[in-house]
Amino acid sequence: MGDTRTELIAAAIEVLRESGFSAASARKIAQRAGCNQALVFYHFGSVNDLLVAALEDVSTHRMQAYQRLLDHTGTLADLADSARAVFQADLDAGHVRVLTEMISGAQAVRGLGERVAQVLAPWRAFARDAVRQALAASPVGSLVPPEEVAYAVVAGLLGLEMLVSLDDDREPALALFDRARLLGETLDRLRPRPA
Amino acid sequence: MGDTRTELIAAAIEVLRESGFSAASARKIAQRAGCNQALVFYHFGSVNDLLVAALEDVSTHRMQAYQRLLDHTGTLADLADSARAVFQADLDAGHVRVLTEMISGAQAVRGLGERVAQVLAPWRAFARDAVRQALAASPVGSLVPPEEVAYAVVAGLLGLEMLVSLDDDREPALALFDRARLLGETLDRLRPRPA
DNA sequence: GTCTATACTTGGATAGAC
DNA sequence: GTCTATCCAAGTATAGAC
Repeated sequence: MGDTRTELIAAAIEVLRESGFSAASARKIAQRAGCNQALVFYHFGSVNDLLVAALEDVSTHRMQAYQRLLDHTGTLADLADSARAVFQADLDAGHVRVLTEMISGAQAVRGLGERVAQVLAPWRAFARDAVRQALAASPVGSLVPPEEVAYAVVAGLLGLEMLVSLDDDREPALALFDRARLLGETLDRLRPRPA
Repeated sequence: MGDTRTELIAAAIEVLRESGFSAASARKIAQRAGCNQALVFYHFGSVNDLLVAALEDVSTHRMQAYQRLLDHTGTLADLADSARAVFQADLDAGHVRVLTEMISGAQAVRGLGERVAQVLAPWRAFARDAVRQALAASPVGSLVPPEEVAYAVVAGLLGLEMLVSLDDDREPALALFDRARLLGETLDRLRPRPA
């Protein structure tokens, strides 16, 4: 199917998800992609450059998925349901894990942290706008700054991913989404029709 | 001062904090501890065993600090203040970072995840009891299960640590603690004297 | 573009002197 | 307990054939 470049990115995502940053070597990624180790350096220059490219790829595609989610949900309860579904999909595909591995792995390599932060930057704005939109129709919407909530949401997703991967048990995390749905229902009932 | 074993553990904590799991080699840790690389294997058997010992050391000491915190705070507002102070101390000393690095690093090594999970297990119980105690006097205390809140709190701390280390900016995280304090004040005011 | 071969580096781990 | 010396495995990166 895809060319070697594309398959290397896909393989890098898989290795990051399954074995983490410290195991994401050129040899292991190339083996997964079914090609030679030297091609990593031909196409991307270095292993870290490939890993950043993989992160950017995941980030772009997931942002689109989240945007579609936001466009099709009205109530907070709907939003909680959709968020739960997307979170499950991310766990299955390892999208969030790619991010957590890159964040912690970036500590070891000079300059890598800045590049990861650059990938994460658009998510700040996206999450802020999403929270603002979601809380606009809520009675508590004017009480909390969207930036703060967005920061907490991103941090929460990262932390949940870490705990889930450690225990290999996503039930406690999913229970929190169910709890959020109940809370959303309550808030929706307080103002069923936005002005 | 301390014997070599103790200094190796201290050095392992420093390296994990500053450079992450993938850079925590026997050579680098021993150099930091001012001793020979072979002593890592003499005292601990393997590098991973040393890293687990370092994590256990941090876990034990921090649990004591958190317990003292809990014993000396009555209102939710007090609790938020204390939590903020402890979180700052943890950031400075890199205690939470040791945990996040071990969680993500454990993905690469068979069996390591289980050992990290064992260290984290007592924190589950501790956080659950702490949340139960803190919410006992609150009007919303009976509405949310302590286990769920505790899970969210632990995940939130992990996520905040990751974002803070990535951006090297703890202000957004500290702002969340200030927000929690305001919320705590409100809840405290609803029931100033517990029954 | 893709491969083989290789130079170079780093790391885990052990043996054995002291 | 601590050191030196060493073996072996794995990784990054490059040169050069095809």
